Amino acid sequence: MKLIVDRSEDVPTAPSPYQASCSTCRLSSLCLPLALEAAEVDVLDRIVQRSKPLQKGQHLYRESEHFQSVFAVRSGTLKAYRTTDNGREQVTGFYFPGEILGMDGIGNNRHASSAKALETAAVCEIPFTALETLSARMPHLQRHFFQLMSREIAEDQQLITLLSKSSADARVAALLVSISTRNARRKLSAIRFRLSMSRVDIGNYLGLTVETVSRVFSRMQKLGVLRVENKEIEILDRDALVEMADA
Amino acid sequence: MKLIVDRSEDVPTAPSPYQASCSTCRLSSLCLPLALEAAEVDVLDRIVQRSKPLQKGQHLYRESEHFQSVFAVRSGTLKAYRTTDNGREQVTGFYFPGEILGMDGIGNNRHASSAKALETAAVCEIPFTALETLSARMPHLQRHFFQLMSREIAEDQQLITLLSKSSADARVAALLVSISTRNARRKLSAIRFRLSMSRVDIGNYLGLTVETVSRVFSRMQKLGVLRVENKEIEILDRDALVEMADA
DNA sequence: TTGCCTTATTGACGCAGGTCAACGCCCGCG
DNA sequence: CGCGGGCGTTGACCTGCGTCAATAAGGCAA
Repeated sequence: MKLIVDRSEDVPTAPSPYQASCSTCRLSSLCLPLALEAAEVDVLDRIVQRSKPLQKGQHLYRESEHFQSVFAVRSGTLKAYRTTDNGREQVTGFYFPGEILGMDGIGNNRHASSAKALETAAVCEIPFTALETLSARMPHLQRHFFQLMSREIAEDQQLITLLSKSSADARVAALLVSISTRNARRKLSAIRFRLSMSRVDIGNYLGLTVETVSRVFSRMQKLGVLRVENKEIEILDRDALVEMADA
Repeated sequence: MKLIVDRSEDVPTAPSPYQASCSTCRLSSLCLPLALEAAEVDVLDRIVQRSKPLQKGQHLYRESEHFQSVFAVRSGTLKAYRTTDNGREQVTGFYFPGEILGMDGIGNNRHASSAKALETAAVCEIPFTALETLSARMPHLQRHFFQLMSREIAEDQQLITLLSKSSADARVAALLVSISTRNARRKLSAIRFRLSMSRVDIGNYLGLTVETVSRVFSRMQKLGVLRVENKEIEILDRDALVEMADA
């Protein structure tokens, strides 16, 4: 959870104590800099703002606020959620380091969802108008950002498919596989990890009640597919889990 | 359903018999040209390809095919769907005139879903690399396309919210309200329209069975909210419908 | 450490919507 | 114009998950 603060002494223009650079960030291979030339990364670097970490429970932005920036997660986890007309909360996504959030706000210049830190989290802020200007000059960046948005669409469709028909078991299995895969991309363990979100959040995201989520975990543990100890998860049989995910 | 074939005689370069132009298209206020200057529309016009209409049941593109273009609906309706690992079909969206589809293919250079005509339909093909090039030169276009993608994300999140918790009644009501609203944007009746999709498609999209969809229609009819006659729908009490949509 | 409050687990029960089955009605085709 | 097959409707029954309730287990403050 520690913030990387390797403020290079040879970058005297560093404006904030949280300064680091995209080029030294270990997430650059997942994040916006992906597919950019070194020189281009430096240009991008100049518009990215790094600020002090968010504490658990703190909001990054709130639904219907004026949209100004998208954000890249540096450390920690955030959840995005929207509030329905009748006051219910719906979690629409979890965001891990290297992932971009806030793109749903571009369409109407206001955020379509709220984002809250599930644990201490650090983010990079990317002012959108600057990103637009830069994109027009850097074809790689424009293309990459189009791709990021497109993937968000494709992932949402995946979730739609999951919510539309799958059983409770399949939903939970799919989430665990997703987290496992995303962990692997960040060179973290794909089989042992800590769930940063509560059972309530998991249930809400998957369209299930807490009780059902809890029962599914217990059942999977009994079947020898998982080992569950509070928020610690160990995947004992990944194949079985993948199997369950599309049942 | 008739294709607009007003091939202007003063545009001798028109390459296809289905040629029309964005500037004369009555959908230009909803579609890509929105927010472009007249001169810019002409440039866009030059990359847009119009081809012969699709027959009912015909595919515009198929999942995992190489991605090359996005498409704008000129007339008719299309559905987008994906096939799950276990062979189930999931409808992810319906597309009406003026709406753009295919954006989920940008992320990985292959279509993430298939698109099929629900009735005779005409589309404009917009080659994506050309759109990218143009976007870099035309800030309005770049911004507008970012916005279109963002809105698709926000709409998918809306659907996620719907599928996650809402009752069968709420789901059907929400779809009807959505179609009604989209009709209004196209200056068509918001209270009387013909459903171009089957009950199976509706059910699939909403995560319900055909039987349930049918029962909901009957129930709403009995309540005096709707008049249903096969595929013809008349909304008798829009407020009640909106009310039901977020219950 | 103790105590309190939030989060998670487990059990008993009910219901919305799925499943299965029968039937009627469009609509396209010969 | 009449026939056939798909689409839609309706009913009876069943089940997976929600609801309600009680208890346990963390975790943070003092």
